[in-house]
Parts: sequence; C-alpha cells; structure tokens
Amino acid sequence: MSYFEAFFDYIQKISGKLLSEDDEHLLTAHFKPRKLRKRQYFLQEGDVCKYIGYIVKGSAKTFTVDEKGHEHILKLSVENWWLTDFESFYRLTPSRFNIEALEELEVLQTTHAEIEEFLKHIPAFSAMSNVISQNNTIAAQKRMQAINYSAEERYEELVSNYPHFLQRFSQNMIASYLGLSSETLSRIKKNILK
Amino acid sequence: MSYFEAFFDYIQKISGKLLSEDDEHLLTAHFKPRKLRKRQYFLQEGDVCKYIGYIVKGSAKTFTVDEKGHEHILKLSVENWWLTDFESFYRLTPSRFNIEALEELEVLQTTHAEIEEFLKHIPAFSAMSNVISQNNTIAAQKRMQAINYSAEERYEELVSNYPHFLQRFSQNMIASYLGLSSETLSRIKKNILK
DNA sequence: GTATTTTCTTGATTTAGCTCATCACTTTGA
DNA sequence: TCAAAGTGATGAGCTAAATCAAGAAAATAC
Repeated sequence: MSYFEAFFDYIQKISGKLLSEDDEHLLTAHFKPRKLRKRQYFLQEGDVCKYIGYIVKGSAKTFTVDEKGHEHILKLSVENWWLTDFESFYRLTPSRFNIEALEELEVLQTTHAEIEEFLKHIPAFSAMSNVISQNNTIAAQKRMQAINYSAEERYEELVSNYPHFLQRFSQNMIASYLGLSSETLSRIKKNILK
Repeated sequence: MSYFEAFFDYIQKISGKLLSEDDEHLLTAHFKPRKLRKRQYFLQEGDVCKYIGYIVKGSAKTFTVDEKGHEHILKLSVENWWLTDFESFYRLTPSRFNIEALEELEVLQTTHAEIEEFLKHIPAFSAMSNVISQNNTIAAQKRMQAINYSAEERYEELVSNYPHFLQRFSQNMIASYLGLSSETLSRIKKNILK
C-alpha cells in the first residue's frame, strides 16, 4: 500500500466518512512525503514548527533539555500519530521542544495554512480533526492525573495503556517519558516481577 | 447583563464570528441556567456526566479521592470556562471524577446531543469549539511538562499562568491542584518571600 | 458574639526516588 | 573487527517532599 492509501484509510476510519476522489487529489497534492534518518530532527528548539506530519513509518520523541543538560521526553510518537508542537504550529511561536527521529521516519507533512483549507473543504478531514481533538482532550485529562501517581503507578498505567511502547522504546526513553530516573524504573521492573 | 448576553459575547469573542438572531434563539432555547450552592455536586464519581456547563459565575473543583481518602484536584474552574468531564461526556462512560461547587455557582448547561446540533448549525459555535480544542491541546502540552518540575517550580508556574487563582482558592486547594501537600506549599511560600 | 470548623504554619521524622559510581551486556559504526 | 557508544542492573548515600503532630489564626455558623 502506498503512503497515501494508508493515510486515506486512516482518515476514513477515524472520521467515519468517505473521501471523494477530489478530496484525495487535494490531499495528495498538498501533503509532502518526507524521510528522516534516525537522530535527524523534525523540529529544533527555538524554531517555529511550520509543519505537521502524519507518521507513516517509524517513531519520534518530543523532548526538552533542562539547564543541567538532561533530556525530558514529553511524547513518544509512532505510526498513525500526528507529529508537531501544537502550540508553535497553531500560534506560530518559537518552540520550546525538540522532535527527533528514533528510527528511520517517514511522514506526510503539510503546513498550517493548508490544514485550514482541508478543514474547510474536506468534510472527512474536519470530522477527523474533531475526533482527534476529543481524544486529545480525554488523553490530556488522563495524563494530568499522573501528577499524583507514584513511580510504580505511572509505570503500570503505561503498561496498560501503551503496552507496545515497552517493546519499541528503550527503558531510558520510557523512564524519561514517565518522569523517572532510569535506575528507578529498573528497580520498579525488578520489584514487579517478584 | 443577563446570563445569555455574557455567553453570546464570549462565543463571539472566542470564535471571531457573529451569532445571528436565530443562533441566539437556538442557544437560549437549549442552554438551561442552573444554580448550585457551595459544596453541591455538579457531577459525582460513578455517574455519567450528562451535562456540560458554561460557568457564568462562581467556581468549581474537579477531583478524585484515592484509597486513603485523600482528595486530588485535577482542575479548578472559574467564570467563562466549561465544566464537564470530557471523557464521560463524550463517551457516555461513568466518570471517575467529582465536580463540586466551591462558591455559589451559576452555569448554563446542555447535553451532548444538543452540542452536536449547535456544532452543525451554528458556525460561530463550531469555530469556538475548534479554538477551545486548540487551547486545550496547548494547555495539556504545557501542564504535561510539570511532571519534571520541582514543587517550587510548579508553584511559580502557577503564579505566572493563573495569578488570580491565588486570591480565589485556599492554599489547600492550590496545593492539591499542584500535587503537593499543603505543608510543603506553606514552606515554599515562606521560602520565596526571603 | 462566641463556638466550631477550616486554614495555615512550624517542627520532627520518614521515605520515595534521585544522584553518583561501577559493571556487564549489546548494538553500532568506521 | 574491535572500539565506542548505548543499555540495563545494582549498591550506597543523599535529598526533596510526604507524613505526623500540634498550635495559632481566620472564617463560618448558630
């Protein structure tokens, strides 16, 4: 299946609506395939995030670097997710985040202006956007609860929500994503096995 | 100004679009004013959150209670904010949250089915919904970073983002919202004054 | 207007999770 | 191919924040 076929399927599945031939042509004309090698940046801190990418293949991390030079991962993204810093993308402000490919990464990307067009002219696209917004809002509400969770609870939450992350990402990445030191995560796993 | 005038202003301001007379009639017909006294519940854990409310006056807390009986505040809501558990509201699942009035609370409330109608028929409403989704996504992205913040950093973040919260809510509420014990918050404030 | 509940402060103690350090094991790359 | 980098485990010690306890101050209720 080509890049676009999978993308079209995704839109139709999420939105519950069909894409017309015209819709598909419009999307094909304005979403550009882009490949990044492992460790290449999709976005660098300080830049405005001009693009939003639909991940066809591969994975990426969104992270900040603190004064001590430590990395903090905010988001781990895989196939069929959207890749961007929403704040920078919507508001055209310089981003505080970095987005880096963790594996060979293939995305279909476009700009904010074009997204606005799709929303106006493609009903399935706009329905998809609403569904994703809902999902985002719900996910945010959930992750917010993590503030009060212990290290172990955060890990178990991850195991039940995103079990495939464990196969896909190194323990260091997972620890950073959970806001834990990698030593602590190592001990937690040992503890759970007992 | 009546309940509804302020509400209409809000919609027009956020969406950047005008409401027609018909729009206003539709909204007036389907948003019901509701008053809650201090400590009354807008939503109780285990119930499906049937309503979404626009806060005209007053404030509320959204919280969970853990096994030890401790309260954890997830959200503090004031005038011109929307009050609901989005997960329960959108998905019609029993809520894990409680929402309780902290002051005499006046809302304009409606149901999911009616919101769908407004989204379909009132362009300003649907534009507003998109803007709010964007804001939500951005706010969630920001609050997510708090995982790696120290107690003091979380507090300072709050001071700069929501300074009015400090006047409005007790220190206990603020502490719970930040995921800190109230003793810790007390010490932090003392520390900062020096 | 006084009793009662709630809020805030401060001290002493405990603890979860971080930091630092070391070692073994695996993967990557020139 | 073998050096370098990355990954994961484990121990020792440290520290930020929680818990427990008690009293002062403020707000609320009768």
